[in-house]
Amino acid sequence: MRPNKRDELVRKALTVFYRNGFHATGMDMLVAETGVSKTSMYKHFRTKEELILAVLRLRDENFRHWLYRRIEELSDTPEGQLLAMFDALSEWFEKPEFRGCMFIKASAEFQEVNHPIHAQSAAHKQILQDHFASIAKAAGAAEPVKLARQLLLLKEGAIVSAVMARGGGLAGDPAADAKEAARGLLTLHLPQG
Amino acid sequence: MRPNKRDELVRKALTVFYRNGFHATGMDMLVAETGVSKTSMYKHFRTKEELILAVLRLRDENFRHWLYRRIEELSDTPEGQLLAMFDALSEWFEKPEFRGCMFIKASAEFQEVNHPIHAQSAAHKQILQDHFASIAKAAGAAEPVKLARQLLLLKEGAIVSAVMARGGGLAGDPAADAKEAARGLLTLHLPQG
DNA sequence: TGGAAAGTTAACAGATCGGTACACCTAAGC
DNA sequence: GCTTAGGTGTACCGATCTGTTAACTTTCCA
Repeated sequence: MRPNKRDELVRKALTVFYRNGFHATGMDMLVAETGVSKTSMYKHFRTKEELILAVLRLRDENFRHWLYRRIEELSDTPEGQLLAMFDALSEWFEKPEFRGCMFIKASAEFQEVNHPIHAQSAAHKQILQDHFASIAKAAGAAEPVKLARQLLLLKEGAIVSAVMARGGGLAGDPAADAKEAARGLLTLHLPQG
Repeated sequence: MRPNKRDELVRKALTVFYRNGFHATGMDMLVAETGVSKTSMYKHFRTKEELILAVLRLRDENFRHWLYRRIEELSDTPEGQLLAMFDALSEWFEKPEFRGCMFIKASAEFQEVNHPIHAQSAAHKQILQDHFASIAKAAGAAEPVKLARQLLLLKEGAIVSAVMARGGGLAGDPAADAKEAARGLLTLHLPQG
């Protein structure tokens, strides 16, 4: 039961769950895709739920670190970084494997408020919101937390709209629209206008 | 096979799917909740997918007509109606049975772009966007379609955030935050400032 | 070299999945 | 009154669901 074996299982399970959904993905499919035996799988994870929670923890790390790094690469001012988030999102939306936000989907499939999967999804959003708030504060926003919440609304809306627009079912460029809206909000929130 | 019997089945199935999710709800559960026999259920709907599509059609009608009526009740100016949308959303979020947007959840559970359920969910959003655009045009917006898309982003973001915030997992009042952001966007888009 | 730890295959459990076969019942038309 | 068509309940289909049991092989380290 090497720990890196477990990590590898989590990594592969992530791609299958992301592509296929949680309820629609059976343990048999995961076993087939990872090449591991069913018994070994259940040695590493006592239940499917435990596996999903491990997948979400990994996704939280991966996604946040990718986003944080990317917006720092794209701009070195706090204000610019808040806008660069939408450029990073745009890059994500254009990847062929893009299938929306894993946490939105997880909270949609596990709706009970007290369910660990639902709670963990909400925690991810809260961490992002806090991060945006700290950047907004550095940018000199009068109400950094409020600005962060509004930017998070635009981000979530852009992700959902990008999913709908993926096959041409919804018109518009969600990332670009969100960025323009964010620019408007920034001019209203930042002292230098 | 009376037609109103079918409507009643769709109505009841809607509440069960909305509360429980699509994959997680089996036909056996629907049969038990509606009181009808399984054979009758399959006389009315050839497959589960056909039932889900009928449910989404009903949801589209119900939701859009509720939202359109409510924002007209709350304001009689186009600009006021665009803002009133977020008051209507706030009322929705506070209902105990609120479980997020059925179309976001449907598109999350049926991700293939060409899947009828996914396509129908995207179509719902497109219809809403067109409606907002016509109101934005009546309000005198310079770019009504762009404003409509941005307001839709805020609406979708608010819904997703409201789901996450339901159990206290995410701080903030998504409807109020979205309304304030929308007010900001309106001042930037409308000629009278 | 011995032995525990970890991994393997394979079969299986009990429940539930979407969907169907078939006998039964009831109500309308002759 | 009899037939017939349509709705109904029951019981079932094969497949799949999450999870387990038991016996066997590999690996690694003392």
